[in-house]
Amino acid sequence: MRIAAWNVNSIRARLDHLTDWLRAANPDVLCLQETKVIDDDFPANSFSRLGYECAWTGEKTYNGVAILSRHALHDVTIGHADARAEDSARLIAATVQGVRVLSAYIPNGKTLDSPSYAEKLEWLARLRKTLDATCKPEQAIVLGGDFNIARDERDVFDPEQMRGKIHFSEREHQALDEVLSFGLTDSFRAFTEEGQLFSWWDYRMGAFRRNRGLRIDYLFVSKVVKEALRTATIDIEPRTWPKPSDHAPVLIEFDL
DNA sequence: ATGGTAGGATTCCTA
Repeated sequence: MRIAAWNVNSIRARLDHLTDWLRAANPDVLCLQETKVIDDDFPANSFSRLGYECAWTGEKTYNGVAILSRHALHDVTIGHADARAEDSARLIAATVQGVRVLSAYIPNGKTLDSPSYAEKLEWLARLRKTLDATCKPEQAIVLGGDFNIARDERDVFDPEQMRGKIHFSEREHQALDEVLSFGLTDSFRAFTEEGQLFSWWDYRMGAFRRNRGLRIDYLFVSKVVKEALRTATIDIEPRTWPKPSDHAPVLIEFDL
């Protein structure tokens, strides 16, 4: 099975990139973030033509997540286990061929003194609670998406500049570690210790050309998936296309 | 230290 995650920064602006990439990479499952459309405007037909079934949740202008799958989607759930009316569209889960797949878009956080930062930490705490309430560490789980956190110094272009800043602060690291201590590991780090391999580059200042990026998009996997992993990669090619998303898709292959 | 770019809504917000 091949599972990918991609923050597309508007599914309407990126529809051609998405269909081109699906044809080329041919994943079984794709977790999308930042679709930026209300549910009525989600272009499900564009994906069903390519053989993908979809589950999605969106809102006007911001956020929005989805799961695309070549196989049947079962037990679709939207949001956290302790859902609130004011929650934005940042989490969707479904079971595909026995694998519990979650597509997550973690709040950006803005700055450490922003209310958004506290919301980011709380959102991650609720994600851990959702895992506790809906999953077991022994089962096959893939938690994919844009976490807006670079995990260590290998995952940022300039550790000294970034340390203590948003995306690379101690409390963010602790909150993400608490999620992973459920029983998930970073699939990418099962294959390489190399640094300066990124999944996001700012649109500004020629950041992609200069490889000034962050690795903030992940596919976290439970033990049974980790033991079955064959590859874990970041496909930077779509970031070189005209009018790209600022994120590149991440992809794993495993034998389950 | 600042500001640069992109998407989507609407002269601003989020990233």
